[in-house]
Amino acid sequence: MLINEVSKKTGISAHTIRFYEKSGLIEGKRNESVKSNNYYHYDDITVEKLEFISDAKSVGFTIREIGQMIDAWYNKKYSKKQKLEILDDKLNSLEQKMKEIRQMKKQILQFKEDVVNDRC
Amino acid sequence: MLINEVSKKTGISAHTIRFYEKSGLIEGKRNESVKSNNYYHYDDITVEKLEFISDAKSVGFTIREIGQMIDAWYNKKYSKKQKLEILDDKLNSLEQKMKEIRQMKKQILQFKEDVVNDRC
DNA sequence: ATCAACCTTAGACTATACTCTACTGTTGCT
DNA sequence: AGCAACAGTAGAGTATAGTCTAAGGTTGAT
Repeated sequence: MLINEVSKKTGISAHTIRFYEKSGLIEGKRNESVKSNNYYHYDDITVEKLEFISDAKSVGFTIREIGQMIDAWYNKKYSKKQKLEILDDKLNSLEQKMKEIRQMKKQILQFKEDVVNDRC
Repeated sequence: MLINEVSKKTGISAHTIRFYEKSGLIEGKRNESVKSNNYYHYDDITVEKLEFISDAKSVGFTIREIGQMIDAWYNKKYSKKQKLEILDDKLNSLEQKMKEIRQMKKQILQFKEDVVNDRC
């Protein structure tokens, strides 16, 4: 797949895909046998990663954190133990986010009550 | 209270408090009777707002969104109906965030399983 | 051969949310 | 009066995450 096809599949612009590539989140391959151009080719795993990136971004993970998770899953550079550590760390931060959201929900519900009862 | 006291109470730097003031989230009052200086004075409500700002930021609300919520609660410029609309809107976005987090949790748990079972 | 529609790179630009610096003035203690 | 510790403003600088432009090369259909 060339970049435009990946872009269409994921809804992420080619610009942004290149930005993610520069950031080390994904990696295209150049076809060595073709010498006339230097187009990058992407596989289905890349599409999968990009979908994960979108989801992870919307829950508030940074590019760096997302990179760690991708490495923990797709990469050989960590030991099993290290991978599990990274993933557990991210799970903990999700738990933390959940707690904060529940708190915030309570707070806003309180605001609402105050509005309804003209206490503000 | 002067700015440093507010900073100590909230753990937010004086710089950042001034930034929030410029952004319209809080508002200090100048003492008209004192002419030798132009120090801002802050009340307990401001401290309350700043604590809310910290919490709201950590669940991912932007300055603009936080400003809306503060206005919906402390300000006279919206009708009751408008206030409730704003607050409901934020509650919905919290629900959305929760859903996304639960999804992400599932995904990471799947990653973990794959790591444990050497599927990656 | 030409032309639209692709591809690449380098680098400039934007928005958000700070964070810091420089400079100046005020307060309160000794 | 001197001085540390505080206050204010303007504006520059930083980090993150894109977003866009310019300039050039390639592909594929006509």
